[in-house]
Amino acid sequence: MSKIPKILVVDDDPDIVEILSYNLSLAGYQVKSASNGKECVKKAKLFLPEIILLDVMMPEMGGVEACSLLKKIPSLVNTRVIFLSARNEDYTQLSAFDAGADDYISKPVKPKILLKKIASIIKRINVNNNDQQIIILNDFVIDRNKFLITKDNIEINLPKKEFELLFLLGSKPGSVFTRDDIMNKVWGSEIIVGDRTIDVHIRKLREKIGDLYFKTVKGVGYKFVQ
Amino acid sequence: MSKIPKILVVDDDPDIVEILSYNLSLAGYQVKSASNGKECVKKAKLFLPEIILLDVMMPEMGGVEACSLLKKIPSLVNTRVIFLSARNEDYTQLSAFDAGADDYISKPVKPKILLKKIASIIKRINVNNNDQQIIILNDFVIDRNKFLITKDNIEINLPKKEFELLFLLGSKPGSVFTRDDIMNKVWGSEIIVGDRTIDVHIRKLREKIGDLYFKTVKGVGYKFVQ
DNA sequence: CATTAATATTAAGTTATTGTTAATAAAAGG
DNA sequence: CCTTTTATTAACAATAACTTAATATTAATG
Repeated sequence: MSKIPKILVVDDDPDIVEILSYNLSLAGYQVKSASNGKECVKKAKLFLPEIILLDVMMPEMGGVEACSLLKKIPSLVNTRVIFLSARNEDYTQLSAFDAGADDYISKPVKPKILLKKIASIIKRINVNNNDQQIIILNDFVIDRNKFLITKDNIEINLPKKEFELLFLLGSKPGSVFTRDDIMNKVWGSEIIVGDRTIDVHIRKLREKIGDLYFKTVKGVGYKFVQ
Repeated sequence: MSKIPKILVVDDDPDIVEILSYNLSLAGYQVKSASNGKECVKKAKLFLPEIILLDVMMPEMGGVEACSLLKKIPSLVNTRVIFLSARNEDYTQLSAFDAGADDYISKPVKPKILLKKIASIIKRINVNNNDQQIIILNDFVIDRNKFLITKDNIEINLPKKEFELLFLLGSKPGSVFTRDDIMNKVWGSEIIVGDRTIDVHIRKLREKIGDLYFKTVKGVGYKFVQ
């Protein structure tokens, strides 16, 4: 799945930082803040946020200049810079966009609408990298792209067949898969192997992942339970 | 490199369609138009625009409903829907975002600013689609322009194929690339080389960069891990 | 509770896949 | 045109993954 999105709030007015941070945190984002352009650039490099909310007028270094710098940092290519400003003259907006801004929103900002907008941006970011085949369960992540499973945040490597078997069973936790099912989906219909092969693979999974997760339904098949 | 961006302008006011289309065409975009939600959905399916500029209030079918439909069309996942509306009540904006809007801009729209904004969106689309020219990881920089990789600030020169292979694997650290994947992307689908060619290149990368970075997933492929 | 069928467990055997090396071919650079 | 570098191949080694077979255990049934 996708991790918690990070947002960097940049404004020299502590009240604005406060209220934005509060709302964003409440909405489930990971938030950090900065009070001027210099600090913003410095923190952005380390924090690598998905979104930077940037004021225009700030001491030390303004938003536009900061944005220009941000856009030159390769590790921030995927970071969206959104200006939040009370300065609504056209030329300010235009220069913000020229500095590489992704958006420009006029203050006063209505938190509800800002949150919607941010959600929409995050959604768009996720849509763009959702070519992943991942099963997410309580304690498990079964990631087909990485061919890796994670149990309680501990990575476990599995050989191909074991992985495929787990991936199959994990695709419908609680449901029984018959031996025929398993045979067809993991081994394929052409390949014929002995009866005990599945057992052995189940055994290995039980060894590596835990006995209790794999329930035998005698005469029927196996299921993955949490 | 990237083709001419397509924009679908949707408004029931012919004057607005006219002025927007004029400005957008002048700016070099390929423009089509529709005058209501129904027409919009129909044309969007065929035109597959990068951006849809969508009015809210229209006869037959309004923008919000149209947006909901658009967002259900798989071939339009990469299409940004931007509302342009004179209705600036919060609830209209919110329902637009709920319908999947990517942005909401209040009328009257200043063409200059709209154009900047669109340019910024297109740029963002290109950044995402464009195979990135530079990959930055914790200890690595893989720079396609310079054909150079940097590990812990030490430059390492790689021959073409090795570089391409590293660049591919490095583009999604942790993800497995199958041999077919690698073959197609590094060698191309026409070229046929022997079975051991990939292995040998992996071996050379392991020699030059470090064994641990290249993980074999037997029966599947290789992945780059940090 | 004895019987039976199904599943579990091992360890050993088998196969498939990848790793390594060195020789050769092809390309690139001067 | 020669030299150097890079790419590919082939032969073989190494290894990991998979399967099997033999035996033990378990669960269901009458």
